[in-house]
Amino acid sequence: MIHLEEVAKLAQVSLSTASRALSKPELVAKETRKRVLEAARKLGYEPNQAARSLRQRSSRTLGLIITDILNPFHATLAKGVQDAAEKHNYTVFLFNTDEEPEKERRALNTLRGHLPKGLILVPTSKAQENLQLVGNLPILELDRSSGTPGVHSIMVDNLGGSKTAVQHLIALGHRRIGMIVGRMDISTAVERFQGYCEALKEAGLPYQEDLVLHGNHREMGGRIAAHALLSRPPETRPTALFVGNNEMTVGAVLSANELGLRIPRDLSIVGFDDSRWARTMSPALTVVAQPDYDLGFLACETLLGFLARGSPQTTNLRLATTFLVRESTAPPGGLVNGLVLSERRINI
Amino acid sequence: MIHLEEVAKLAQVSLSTASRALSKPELVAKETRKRVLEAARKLGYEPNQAARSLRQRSSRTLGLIITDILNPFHATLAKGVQDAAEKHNYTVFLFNTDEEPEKERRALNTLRGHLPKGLILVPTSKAQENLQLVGNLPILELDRSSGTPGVHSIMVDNLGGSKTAVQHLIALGHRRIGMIVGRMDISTAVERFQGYCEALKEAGLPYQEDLVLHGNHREMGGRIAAHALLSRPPETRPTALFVGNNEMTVGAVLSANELGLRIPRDLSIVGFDDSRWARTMSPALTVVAQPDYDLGFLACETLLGFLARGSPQTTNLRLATTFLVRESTAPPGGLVNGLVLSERRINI
DNA sequence: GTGAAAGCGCTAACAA
DNA sequence: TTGTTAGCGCTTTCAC
Repeated sequence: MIHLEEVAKLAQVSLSTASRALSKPELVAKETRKRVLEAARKLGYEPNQAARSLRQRSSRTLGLIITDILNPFHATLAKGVQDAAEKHNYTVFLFNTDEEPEKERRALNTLRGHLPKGLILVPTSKAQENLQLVGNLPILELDRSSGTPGVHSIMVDNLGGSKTAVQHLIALGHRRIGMIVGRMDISTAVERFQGYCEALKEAGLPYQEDLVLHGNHREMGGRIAAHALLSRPPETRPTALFVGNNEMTVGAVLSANELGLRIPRDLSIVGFDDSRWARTMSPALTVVAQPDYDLGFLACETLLGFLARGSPQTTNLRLATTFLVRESTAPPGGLVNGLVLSERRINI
Repeated sequence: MIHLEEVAKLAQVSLSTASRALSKPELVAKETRKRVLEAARKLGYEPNQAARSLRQRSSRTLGLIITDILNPFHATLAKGVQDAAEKHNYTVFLFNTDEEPEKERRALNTLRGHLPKGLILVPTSKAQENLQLVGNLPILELDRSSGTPGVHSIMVDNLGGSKTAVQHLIALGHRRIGMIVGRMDISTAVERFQGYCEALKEAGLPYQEDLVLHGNHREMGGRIAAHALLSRPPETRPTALFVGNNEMTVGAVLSANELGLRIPRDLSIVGFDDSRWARTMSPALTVVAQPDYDLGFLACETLLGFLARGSPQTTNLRLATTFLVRESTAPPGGLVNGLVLSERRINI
């Protein structure tokens, strides 16, 4: 490893001038700066971040904690965050909690030893408690909120997105609309459920408790919930299903197939989150799409903005969702203008 | 932040004893150690990693560089690596190169400032050159090899996996088997191509250059290549396609659909890499599956093993692939026992 | 605009 | 087994 001292020597300046030339260029004469930069380049100098962090009591790193790296939505969030961080010369520590508060706690502890400048996280259900660990680190919550006071957040309009989805189903003529909700200790699930309720209420439809089941945000959870809902007799079985996230939607579709229900003739489905899977499955899924990459990118830009300007007030942003009508929704019984839809033969 | 000094004070020992109690417990009397641990716990002490890294000239971190975090195969590799690292109390710096050598170079430079103990990477085409930057850091290449001497590697048996896939197609009766290969400056593409060639040769089938097209490992690349291959007249169009990775396979299937080719009646397809998409699409894809999570987990375990034991020789591991026959392959023309396959009506 | 010197929090000789 | 001390490589006062 090349040290700054060697760079200084080569540039014929003192150690402190060399340091300044690299970190505070405006404090150094143009000519000197040029010599130092040239020397650093020639030697392939890369600053020792440990030394720098120790001295500054902070490092040019950000923590990023997501709950499921295998979920494409979260992977995309991560990419957005990382791209923005790289743009500003920040390095990201990525942790994955698998939705387990204990892993979140460990991640936070590890993180604080690394003196990050800030933290972006998709909080687990115990985040409010866990976040005590990191003191007054600037924090931005992504995708959902833990309710911790003083943290910034950037989320989508879950309520509006859900409402639109359910209104679409109602407009198609559905009256028994089931929902597979996530865990109610997670804000997105609560908000999406609210959207469902509001849409029903505004349309004058009764809320039927037995049409709402909960899943754990994973494929299997959606599958189990959908199976329970869809294996009822046709008279009480929902004719449409609104599913609270991408993974559970996969499970719901698989379950419908197992039961021999044709989509959308026997069952309409709307999912939350778009994905390649949703786009290319047959029939293509009608979904509430989230601006996943932008959400991550903007989260990072926002947090870095706060770090730079040090604004004291906390910000809570909401991005809009986009409702994409594709092929998985139709009137109940597949009726279009009074005709039964022909069976779909689209491959894939 | 609580410092070690405060822990030492509370435990009534010197700073160095406190340090030893935490990092080298065997060098401290049982009773003393207990007191220190208790004090640390009580104060919520977390070591300052910057100070520790500076002093030890190395940090308990690993670098992980993958080429496409949005590709589920790579996301799974990353999860495997991270889980193993966490098990050993290591923290991972994750970088994403998007297959761009320049991003890889930047990642390596950033990384070396952080004094990692080791590096796991999926190399880009210019990795051999870029890896000069990090001196004699222990390195393990994952999934593919850059040919850099002295680095460990863990890959799958690409040649064997491909050969099995193509032999399967030949056994079904296919004679015009196309392949969509990746970039030939990446080792997996070369090896998978070799498997294809060997299978043809051993079956006494001629190698037809015009049946082999290249893609860039992304969906669009596969789509373009497949379109070129499949829009030929039926007499020269391949009756089966072997595609070199998961993303390109998606493109190939989409392209076949666009052209109105039914799978497997008009076209058999085998992909490399399994995925949920491959499992749930209709018809379900026949694939060469890789042990993705294990590959990542084992990569990390292997590298950490080397760090601990300091063995000098370089290791090159190969894991086996699994060939999964599903519904996307059939005899040419969809003949089974001399009968035309009935059209598939499976939804999804 | 530049240099000398102190010190960030920890670990690892060296002594006792 | 424990304490004392030096110093990792950098940034940042404070002088000049």
